[in-house]
Amino acid sequence: MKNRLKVLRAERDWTQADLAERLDVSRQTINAIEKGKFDPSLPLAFKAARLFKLRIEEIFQDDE
Amino acid sequence: MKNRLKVLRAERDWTQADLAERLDVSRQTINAIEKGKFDPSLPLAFKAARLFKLRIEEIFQDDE
DNA sequence: CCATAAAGTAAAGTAGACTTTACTTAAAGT
DNA sequence: ACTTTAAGTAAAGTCTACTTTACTTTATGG
Repeated sequence: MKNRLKVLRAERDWTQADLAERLDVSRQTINAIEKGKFDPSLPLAFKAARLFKLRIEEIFQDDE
Repeated sequence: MKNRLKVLRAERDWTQADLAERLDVSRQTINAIEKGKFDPSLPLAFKAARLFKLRIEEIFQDDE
């Protein structure tokens, strides 16, 4: 699973900690997701989509 | 988290077991998701979206 | 150089997604 | 009534998402 979080953060000049706070998760969780260590839960994916006003598919891409 | 799996199944005349097989999960998992016992993982949501040729948001709705 | 902020990483723990086995209930046909 | 199929449910186990704490690495600016 790929994702565009790093770019979306960069566009807004947000740190991982900033994004973590807005999504109400730990900074390590953002880091792990950005690094592809694990996939976010569906509720977290929805939260990110709401935050960025994008569709889930525009943030996360299933690579298969 | 609500979802339209039951309706999408009905439109295709699929049982929970049919859908489970197509999504490569157990029948109990489909049952639990339909009944709202837990949310699917993001990869499973993507799989369902691919199967039904719909967007994730058209199948699963975050209720908040 | 040195300080500071951001990112990376790791271990240990908790919660939730999912499995298998197995039993129960509901609906439908014969 | 009896059988069969689908749906519902529950317990115990595994795996993964996520937390907290804490330490290391990588910029960047002074």
